[in-house]
Amino acid sequence: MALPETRSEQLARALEDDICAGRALPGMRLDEQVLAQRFGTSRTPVREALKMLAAQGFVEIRPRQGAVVVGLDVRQVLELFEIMAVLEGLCARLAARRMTPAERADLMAVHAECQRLAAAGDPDVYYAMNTRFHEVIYAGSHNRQLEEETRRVRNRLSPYRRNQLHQLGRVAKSVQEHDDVVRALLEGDPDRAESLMRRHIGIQGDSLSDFVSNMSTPQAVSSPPPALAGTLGRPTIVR
Amino acid sequence: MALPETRSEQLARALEDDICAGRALPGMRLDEQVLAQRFGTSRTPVREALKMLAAQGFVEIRPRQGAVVVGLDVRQVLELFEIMAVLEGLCARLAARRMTPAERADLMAVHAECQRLAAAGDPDVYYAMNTRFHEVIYAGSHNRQLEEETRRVRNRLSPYRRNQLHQLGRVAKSVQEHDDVVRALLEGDPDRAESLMRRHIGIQGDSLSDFVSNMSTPQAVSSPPPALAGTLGRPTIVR
DNA sequence: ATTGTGTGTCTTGCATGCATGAAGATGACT
DNA sequence: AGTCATCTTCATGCATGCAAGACACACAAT
Repeated sequence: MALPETRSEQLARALEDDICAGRALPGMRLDEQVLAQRFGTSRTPVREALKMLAAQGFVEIRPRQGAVVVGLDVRQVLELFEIMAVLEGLCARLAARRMTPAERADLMAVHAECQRLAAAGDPDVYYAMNTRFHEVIYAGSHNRQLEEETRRVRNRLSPYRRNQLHQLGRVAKSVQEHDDVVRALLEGDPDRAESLMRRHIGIQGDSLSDFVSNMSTPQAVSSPPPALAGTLGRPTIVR
Repeated sequence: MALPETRSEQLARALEDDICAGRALPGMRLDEQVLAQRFGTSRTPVREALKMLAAQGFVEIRPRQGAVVVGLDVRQVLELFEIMAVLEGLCARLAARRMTPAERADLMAVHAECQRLAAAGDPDVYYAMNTRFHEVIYAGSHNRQLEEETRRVRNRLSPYRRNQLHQLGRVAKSVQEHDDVVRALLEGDPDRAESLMRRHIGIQGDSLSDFVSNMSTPQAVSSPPPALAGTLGRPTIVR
């Protein structure tokens, strides 16, 4: 019984995915007509999708000026990380008390995979498994609203996290921090799980300056890669 | 230079306000045509507004079946309270370190007003000032994203909080907890401010069962007040 | 060279039209 | 009476049409 999905929802998901995956860079113009053609619909569902994304903070619609992928400056990214840290921290806290045995087993399995891939050394492959690791903990919170909320913030940040793991030694550190979190979770220690997770997500001390200096911009400064210019929309200068 | 606001944005704000203020009860049907007439527009901006509200979790759009104000069950409300507690906690933590002298003065002033109104005894009047108290702390976090996010969760919960303060002794307890938070904030103690705020928002122990037993329903069970039935949309049974 | 003005073009915002599918009503049958 | 099937009605989802506002370019003036 495939629940029916309207075009506007499909478009919203597709566009959100483009943004999260970095195919649509911050600052990129999202032209209604172009998108309509690309997806083979009229402008109406495109507009509705853009409105939804705007309501969630993924795009910005300036009246009469069209929609652009939201570009976050350093400050805003750090603000979102502060939020992310407490949300993931809460996930961990709740998960420590609520995960079922099956979920705990799952967590251990995914964690083991993370360790394996970390040793293998490809940051991008690790990135995917890292995401799954966190997802397991979201689910372990047994709090759907929290799960959705956390994922939404995570998605909003994703364009800016892409390269985080490419930093030297970052993967190793990440997996070590996971290990500590897992231990606290399996021991059922909510306080420690929360505080370790907050530290894992939070950007402090050296990590902060590292992150800031590395982040600069996926911000499509003047024009995005030509390959995408035609497919997603017409690029414009970010003001 | 009044920034131009599109009809769909106006409608979205108006509808969100109706929901938060309890004029549109959970489960109430939001008929596009009725709303269009009520606001003197065509269905298009109404639809766009509904999509935005749906993206933020205020309404639910079932394909081909129209939009209804989201009705949260007890479980979902508790889930949101868990989120609310950490978000407000973070606000308090950050505010403890970041509030300017002017903001601190503001906080004290509002708190004093709260104390005065609490003594006066009208829960509804206190409710308004209580909201302002929390808003001051949101702003004090100096984190815009957090401010917005927290406000959004608060708004989603507002239909269910309306009567919380009507509970005997609840106002007095609330203002006392505020007092503790204010002290921690003014002393610049982030840890204490956060944990006190979390406890203030969180529903634990007796408060939990009190809340649950009192909450039961804004859920528009069968039909909302007739006065509103015509103005907001046609009521239907919640399935 | 830079700034201001006018015009043309184009996109957005909203209104309207139409087909699809859902809810409700009617009626037949058990 | 109760249950099921068909039909009617109507709201939604999407396409299209049109006016208003924004951008870009050209040109004039300082």
